[in-house]
Amino acid sequence: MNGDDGLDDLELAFKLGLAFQLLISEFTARGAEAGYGDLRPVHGLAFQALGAEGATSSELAQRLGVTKQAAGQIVDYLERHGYVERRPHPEGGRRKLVVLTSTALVHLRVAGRILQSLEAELGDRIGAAELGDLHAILGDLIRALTDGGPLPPLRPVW
Amino acid sequence: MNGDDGLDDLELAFKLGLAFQLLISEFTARGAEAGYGDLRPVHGLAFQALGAEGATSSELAQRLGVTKQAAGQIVDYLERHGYVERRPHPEGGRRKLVVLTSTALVHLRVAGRILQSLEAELGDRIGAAELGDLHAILGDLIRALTDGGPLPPLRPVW
DNA sequence: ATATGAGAGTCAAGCTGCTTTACTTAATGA
DNA sequence: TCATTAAGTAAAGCAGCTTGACTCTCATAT
Repeated sequence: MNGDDGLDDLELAFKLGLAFQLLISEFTARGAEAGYGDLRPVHGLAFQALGAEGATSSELAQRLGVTKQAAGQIVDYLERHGYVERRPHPEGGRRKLVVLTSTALVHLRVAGRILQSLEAELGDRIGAAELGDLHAILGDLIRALTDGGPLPPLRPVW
Repeated sequence: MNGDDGLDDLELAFKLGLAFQLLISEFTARGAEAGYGDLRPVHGLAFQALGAEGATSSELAQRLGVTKQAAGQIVDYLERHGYVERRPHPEGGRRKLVVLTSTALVHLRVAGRILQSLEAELGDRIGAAELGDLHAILGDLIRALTDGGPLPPLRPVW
């Protein structure tokens, strides 16, 4: 499959950005349809960053690549909407452990299913082999651009 | 080329976003080194949107997917920094034609060269064939996600 | 001729999500 | 015991955008 629409002449960076934007838009739209209109993409990243064991706001900040104040504001928002709880940290100190509520855990499963079906639909349209190639090549690209070092946080602005 | 670093297990959307972010970061960094530290990626998009003939702020707004006020602010900034000029529009009215200065035209060439050499370096590292495949598959992906319709503007937030 | 409305531009205020600055509190350890 | 370090929070500020309101210019209809 290819096109005579001049789309193939675009810059690589432009294509990457456009593909990402289109995919994330569709994901967000389907999430909203599923009842998660109060969650932005960054909240899903926060859920991933908190994990099953939870984490402190400062740890969250590091993983998201923002200040601890910004992370605190994100946690405030998620707490108000019932997705996380602040608990006293088992290791004491001023620390608080931010943990996902069952609501957030359900969301993680639903979001996973949405991504899965989105990818399946794309596979039907562009071919499963091409989709597999895309995964592999993107992996190579990321490795090339990070020199094998750690992955930077994915940030919602550029 | 592939890795045992678990990178291949990431979500497609995450990989796309990360690849885009890494590429655009490197592009911006090299642009800054070349003396364009006052330009953000959106300014390059504006240059493209204005084109050789120029355009009105309202047309620019449509092409960038922002309000005409936001486009006006972008034009203000670019004008202050010498990249565009507001001229009376040949078709009269209240319209003003925003045109690129020679400074902006030089930047377009420099930016093009940076993207070109970046892509060449990536081709050396991941293989020219893979890079070609990436282009083709991204094109297919974008076509699938837009149903062949027009491309939406690439926006700097998600 | 005159009125009406559409389109372009701009000023001003407001909003969102982030940063910077500054402070308090709790644990560590010299 | 006191200095240091780290977590959390509060407040102010900032960047980039939107919304709202307005003016100016031209086209069109009456």
